[in-house]
Amino acid sequence: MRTLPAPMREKVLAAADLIAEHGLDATKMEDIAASTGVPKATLYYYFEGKEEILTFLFTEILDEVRQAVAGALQSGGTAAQRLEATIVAHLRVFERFPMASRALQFDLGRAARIPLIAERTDAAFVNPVRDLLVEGVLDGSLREMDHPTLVATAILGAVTTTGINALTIQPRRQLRRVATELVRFVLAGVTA
Amino acid sequence: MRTLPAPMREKVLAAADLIAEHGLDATKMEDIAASTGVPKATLYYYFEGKEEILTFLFTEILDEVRQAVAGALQSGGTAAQRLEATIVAHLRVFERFPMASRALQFDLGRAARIPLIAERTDAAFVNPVRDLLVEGVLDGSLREMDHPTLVATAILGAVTTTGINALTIQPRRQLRRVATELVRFVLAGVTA
Amino acid sequence: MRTLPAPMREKVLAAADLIAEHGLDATKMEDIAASTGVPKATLYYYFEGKEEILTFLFTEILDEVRQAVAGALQSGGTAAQRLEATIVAHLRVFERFPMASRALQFDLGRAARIPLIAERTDAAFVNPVRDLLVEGVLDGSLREMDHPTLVATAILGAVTTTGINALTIQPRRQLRRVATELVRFVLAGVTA
Amino acid sequence: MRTLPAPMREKVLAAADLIAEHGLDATKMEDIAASTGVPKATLYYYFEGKEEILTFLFTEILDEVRQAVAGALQSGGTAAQRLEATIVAHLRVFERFPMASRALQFDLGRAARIPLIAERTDAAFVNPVRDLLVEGVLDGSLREMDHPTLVATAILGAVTTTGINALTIQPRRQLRRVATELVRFVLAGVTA
DNA sequence: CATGAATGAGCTTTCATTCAT
DNA sequence: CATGAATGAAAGCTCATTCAT
Repeated sequence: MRTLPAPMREKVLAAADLIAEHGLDATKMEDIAASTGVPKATLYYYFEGKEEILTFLFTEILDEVRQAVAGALQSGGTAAQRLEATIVAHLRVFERFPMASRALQFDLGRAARIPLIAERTDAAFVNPVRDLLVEGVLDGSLREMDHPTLVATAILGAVTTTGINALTIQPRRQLRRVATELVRFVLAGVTA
Repeated sequence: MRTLPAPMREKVLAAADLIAEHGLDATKMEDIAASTGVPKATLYYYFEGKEEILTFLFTEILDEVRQAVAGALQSGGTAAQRLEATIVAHLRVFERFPMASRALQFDLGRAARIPLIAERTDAAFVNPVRDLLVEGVLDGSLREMDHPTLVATAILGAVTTTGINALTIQPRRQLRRVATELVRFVLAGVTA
Repeated sequence: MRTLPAPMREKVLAAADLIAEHGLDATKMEDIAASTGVPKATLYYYFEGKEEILTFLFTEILDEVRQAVAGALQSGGTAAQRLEATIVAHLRVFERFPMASRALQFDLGRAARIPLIAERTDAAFVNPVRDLLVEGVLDGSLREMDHPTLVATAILGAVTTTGINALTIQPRRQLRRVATELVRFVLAGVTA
Repeated sequence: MRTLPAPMREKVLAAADLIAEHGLDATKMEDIAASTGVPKATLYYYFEGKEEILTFLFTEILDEVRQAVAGALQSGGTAAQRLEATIVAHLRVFERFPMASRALQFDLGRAARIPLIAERTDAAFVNPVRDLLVEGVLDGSLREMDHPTLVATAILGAVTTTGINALTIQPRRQLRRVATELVRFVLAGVTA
């Protein structure tokens, strides 16, 4: 993959809409070319192939998530407070890149089979959150857990599923309410 | 879709492995035919097309989930106890049909665009769990929630993501441990 | 081809409509089965294959033409008068079996490649008319011709093309007017 | 349909032979590709589908007819003389493009269902000849007719049927004789 | 006699990809 | 650098036909 000129980068990012709507396999290079205005052959000049476009898109999103999460982790307060900030930050990425997020979620199977993507998912969310959970035990703000990685995965599942659902169905303004309810669920569960 | 004779049903269900491994789009009808021993034309005699095979597979899984969840809901005890049973029951479906469950999760985007599947997901898990959450408030075993549907969705996300992860990576025996940790997370969250 | 029971014969003749509308190749056995109510396998019990159905249909029509023409030829009068009767009789077959006639005309290429059909076309119209033209020279009612077969073919072309056109586009009542104009053309040409 | 480069145009026109021999439906894209040397995918790059190739072929022929007829109409003399020239010109097109003409005649049904073809047939032959017939009444060279369009259609039928017959069966040199006999038939009919 | 079930053998069409310019 | 033109390599789907009952 060659370095993309900025305008090209923007145009290709816009292809996320197409992919989110139809899935990668149902999205033809022809469609991407038509929708971005970038000729097919030019896309091939910059990308190795269709899959690399998907990888590019997903890498971008995961990098956003990574940065957002990293930022939240550096905010002050207890681990619990930072976990809350992390979840909110994650949801904000969904808010900023709704279609690309949706594409990532919907082409999950494909994504999971691309090693680079799997690694980055862990690096962006699972590992930092797992570390945070462990920290929280130490600072006393979180309870002990036998399998913190598993819990971090569960949190990832809860956040993404709910986030995508909210994005797809609900108007954006509601993201706040979603965040509040979700954070409460993650922190306190559902028991009275 | 024509009514499937029992042996055919079995053979087609076995195709889930293929799909789980490669994703529906990368799985050719040729492959399904070869792997099941059912001639391509015969598959087309029973199914309208490739997508209908996916729908059939997913419908079967979701029906298992529905039954499992329905059974758990009828077990005795408080809402909290039944929620626990529900989660365990859901994970057991993953244990019994690992590949089909994985296929469903991995072809999520495809599935989400098939209305029948979306409906059945809600009917099988989200709605019953939402109702259970509401009941739990009444019987005092669960806390109040502003958006029980959202929480039910979050639980679904946590269970499936964790379940698939456990299935894909871990040996089965561990499902018990996964269940225990997951139930604790859902019921009590992560706060100390 | 087995002998058809009368009700079957009727049903299959009705398939002419389908074939006239879409052409034989675009008409599937499935369609014929659906439209006639005769199961596909039963059609195969009576006919050797799809082409034989076409042959049956066309043979029936050509037999009607043959009979009609033969009848007209036996009517009294000069050769010119009998030629007129022949043309009118031919047009009446179009009137009685519009769709089958149209099917025959439209699947002309196919028909011409089936030897049986080619023979019968000649036997039904071209040869009798050629003979009539020769007779006409003898009885003085018709002019001499160098190539009576060629002229008979030209008459066939004029009658069928005009007849099909009239059938397809115009209401039936007009067939009289068509006949009058056509007979005048054939007998007297267009010169003043 | 994309604009065809000249060499491509030639190659595709040569496909008429194949189609004339077997009919469009029996002619596989594979065959056309093999016979023209143009890869299947390239054919699809230029044409929308198989039918569009047929349309292209027929349109070309009809355009030849149109030009030939138009030229004949502009020749000097009475309407009767120009009608004669028209028929001869029409037959010459058969002589120059025997296979394509035959294909058109044999896939008549297909052609008749393509509106573009129907229109062009009228534009190329029926309408000009009808106008000529009307003119002929005025200049006194032709008799009055109640339905000149019908007579023009009859002439078209006589010419094409006879022309195709002559092409298919007879050696070419004979076209002159065919023309002479046919012109006499159209102008003077068969009455003594 | 009739027919529901099953399938072999293709065919059209699609599309990612290439490459000369 | 960018791209219009061209194509190799499938793949989904169709349908005439068969045959056990």
